[in-house]
Amino acid sequence: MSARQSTLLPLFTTFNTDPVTLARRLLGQRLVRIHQGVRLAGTIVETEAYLGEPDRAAHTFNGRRTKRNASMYLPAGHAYVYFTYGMHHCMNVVCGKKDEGVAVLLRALEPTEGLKVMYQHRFAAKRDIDLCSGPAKLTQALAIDLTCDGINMLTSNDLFIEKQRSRCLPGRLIGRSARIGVGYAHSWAKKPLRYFILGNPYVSRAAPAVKATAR
DNA sequence: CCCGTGATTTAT
DNA sequence: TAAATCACGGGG
Repeated sequence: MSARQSTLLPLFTTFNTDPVTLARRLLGQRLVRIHQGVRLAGTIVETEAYLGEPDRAAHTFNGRRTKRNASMYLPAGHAYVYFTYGMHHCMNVVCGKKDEGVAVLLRALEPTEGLKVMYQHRFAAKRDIDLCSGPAKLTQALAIDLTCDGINMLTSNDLFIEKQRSRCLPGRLIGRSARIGVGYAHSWAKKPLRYFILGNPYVSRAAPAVKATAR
């Protein structure tokens, strides 16, 4: 067994679940990017669940299939990276069943490895909390772009998730709120599908939040 | 508050 | 074909 496998989130089954479960399960785990031989990594502290066909805010709403969102229909454990606002990349972890079109958006990391290189990637960052405290900040810090779209994180040596804990964080440590930036999504805009580690200073922003109940 | 920036989506 | 939109970030 390789060193990588020993700390990898164990199996396909870890990701082969619904996006709400995965959004909570990913909190406290580590996203790792190997870029030009340098290991860039951080603890996942904020996520959002996107629920696919019925979810007005999801790129796969109403079963929409485009060149951009194609990888959101791949099997669980793949990366869905997209480009938006003419300059930003965002990264999702695909989950659910193949062709279901559900995923978890990674919104913030607490940076743990390669901070010096992250500062080089993040021109505007002054402090550590500026490095990865937003979905497009973390992709910029970790050099995640369209070349990462469709990567299978279960087998990749360049982009993967490492297990830091075997169990989900307890519900009393998880906050939840409405998702950010989806005000157009009618009734789906208000659903509490954003999850974050309560009190963690690296989340993208404070928001009216309620404590997530234990599951 | 406003704007950059360009691919995607929607309207005509 | 044209117009509007956008799972954002930075600056005032």
